[in-house]
Amino acid sequence: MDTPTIYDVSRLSGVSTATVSRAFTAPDRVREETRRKVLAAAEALGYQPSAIARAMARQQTDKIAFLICKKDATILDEFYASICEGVMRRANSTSYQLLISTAADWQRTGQSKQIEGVILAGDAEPSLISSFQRQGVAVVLVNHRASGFELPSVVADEQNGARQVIDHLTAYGHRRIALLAGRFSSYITSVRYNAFLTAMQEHGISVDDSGIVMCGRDVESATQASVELLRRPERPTAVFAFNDVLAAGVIKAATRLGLRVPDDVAVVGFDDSSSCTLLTPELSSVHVDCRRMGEICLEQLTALLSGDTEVPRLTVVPVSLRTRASSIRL
Amino acid sequence: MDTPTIYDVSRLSGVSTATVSRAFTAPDRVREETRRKVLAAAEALGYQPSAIARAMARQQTDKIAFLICKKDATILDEFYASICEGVMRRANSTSYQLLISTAADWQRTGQSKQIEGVILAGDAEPSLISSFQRQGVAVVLVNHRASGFELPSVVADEQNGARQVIDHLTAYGHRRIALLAGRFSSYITSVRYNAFLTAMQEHGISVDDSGIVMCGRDVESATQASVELLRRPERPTAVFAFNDVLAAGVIKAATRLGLRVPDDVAVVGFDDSSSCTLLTPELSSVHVDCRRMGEICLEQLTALLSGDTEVPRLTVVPVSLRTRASSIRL
DNA sequence: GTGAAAGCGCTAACAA
DNA sequence: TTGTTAGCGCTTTCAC
Repeated sequence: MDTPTIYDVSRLSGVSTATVSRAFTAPDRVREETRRKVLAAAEALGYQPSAIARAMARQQTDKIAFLICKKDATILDEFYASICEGVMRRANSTSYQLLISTAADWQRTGQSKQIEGVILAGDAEPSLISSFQRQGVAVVLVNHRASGFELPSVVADEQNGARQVIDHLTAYGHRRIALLAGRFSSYITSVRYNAFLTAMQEHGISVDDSGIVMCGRDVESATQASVELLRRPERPTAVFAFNDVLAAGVIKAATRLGLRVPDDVAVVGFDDSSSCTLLTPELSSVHVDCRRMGEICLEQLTALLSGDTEVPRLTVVPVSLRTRASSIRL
Repeated sequence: MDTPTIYDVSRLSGVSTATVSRAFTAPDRVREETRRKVLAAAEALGYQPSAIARAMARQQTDKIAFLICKKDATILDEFYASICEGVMRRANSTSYQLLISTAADWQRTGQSKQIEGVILAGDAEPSLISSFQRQGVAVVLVNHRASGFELPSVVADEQNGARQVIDHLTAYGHRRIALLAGRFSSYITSVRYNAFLTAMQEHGISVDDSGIVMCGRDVESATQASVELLRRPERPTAVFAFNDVLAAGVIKAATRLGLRVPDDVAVVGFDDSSSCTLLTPELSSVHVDCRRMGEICLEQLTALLSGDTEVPRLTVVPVSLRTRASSIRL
């Protein structure tokens, strides 16, 4: 037999379809007894309201999207996967359906997949943002800030993370601290960079350019750059890397050169990815609660969608340094 | 102004809504000239067919889901994230909308999110599978096999992977090869376990139970188990770990005991996750093309949905050992 | 090749 | 509190 409709329930329970509808969507507007009758009939029939018909009648889709805005081959790296997980978790306890994709794919094929809200992760193009806004789609940004737009951003407290690292390293007597930087999303790249400079300044350590090395975003590139860095006559006693992958490169370079970590050179990463505890020695890193960030995004998006005007323009999620063997001399 | 509907296009182009509809869904059933007129009008209006109204009229949702069936806190680990990526990639070039969730969340809240097909990743409960089948939802399994069901499974060639590893190790003269095993999904656990045994047999190496060690699925557990293993009087010269995380534990244990990898003990992992090249020494591992597996899943699901009856019951995706420093003596 | 019209299953005024 | 009814925007027979 076909799947039962609201008419079947109406007939079986002896009330109108409107009442059946109310029994499901506004239970308190139906007399207790009637509602029970309806629910019993629905149960007996195995009836489930059709999401599509509902969307049709209400003129809304109940759909939101999480779009990853980056160009790599790997779109779901650990960082974005964790944010995504947070979003999914929270989405599951709402009535919204979550679509996940990349910005590129969306623009290519996302037509006609009407959504009411979108979370843009990473380097969202202004044109993309405004195209959503033009369509009346609510937008929340994560790991990014867009000047000139009135919309909520969720970011990690990178400044504080860098400060904690430099505090930690200087406490162990390090003064010659190098930064190994790579090109990631424009936001992360500039913010982490500046956070490092600021933290160094706060400790009155001058950062001559030689203390900052740029490399690609893969280990191999980081390793090569680190080999050069660690070969310099004025070798840094500590290296702060932009993320854990680059930090792993520093450790590899040190090993290759016969230097010991942390005795000859201390290493600290960023993100506290799962690889930190796989490495030997274990890698100190700034823990970022990506899952939480994703959850916050979804909360703010639903707030926006329910007409809440009190949604904060910027949410900064705290971070905390996890110190491990790579930077602790016993 | 409101978003334009098919009526607006109909009016502007001077044809009926039926023709507008055909111009979009069955272009070849409309005269060339008429179609151009319609498309021009649509373009001018910025018209996009409403997916909801279409779903309503056609009585189908065009929605499919990717459900992760595992109990961990982390649902999107690198392995599943890669499969997921493959699925997403392919889904984006279809008209299907992809919902991603966990089996648990789905069962809790998945009501009324009607879907036409589902990809079940990992340990899918038989009851879940049959509940989908009862609803007429097409099912494809990945990294799992369900006896008693008539549905496509996509898995990696674990047997061959294990064989390649043992071939490789024996070629370097190893005979005392231990297995470090952990409890993962039931399918993976049993298949990898048996694949190891078979491969050892093929080389005429007897596997006394002492050569097989079980541990948890985290590094720390693997490290502890490995320390014990490597302390044994008859220390293995090589360890084959169930996955890369456990393999990292072996390396950590070796370092802790002052053993050199690969000189004192060779290590090989499974999955070829991104951490392999972060480790020192780099980890040899069996490369599994998860992305491809995801793509295949989606292809088979769409084939199923389009009524194709030629969908293979089982697809085995080839794997290949990536040898790196952890198992190569120079 | 094209048009008229009847739905698809539900919601939301408006009435009662 | 409950029922009547008119859509929501599109597809799809069935005529022409």
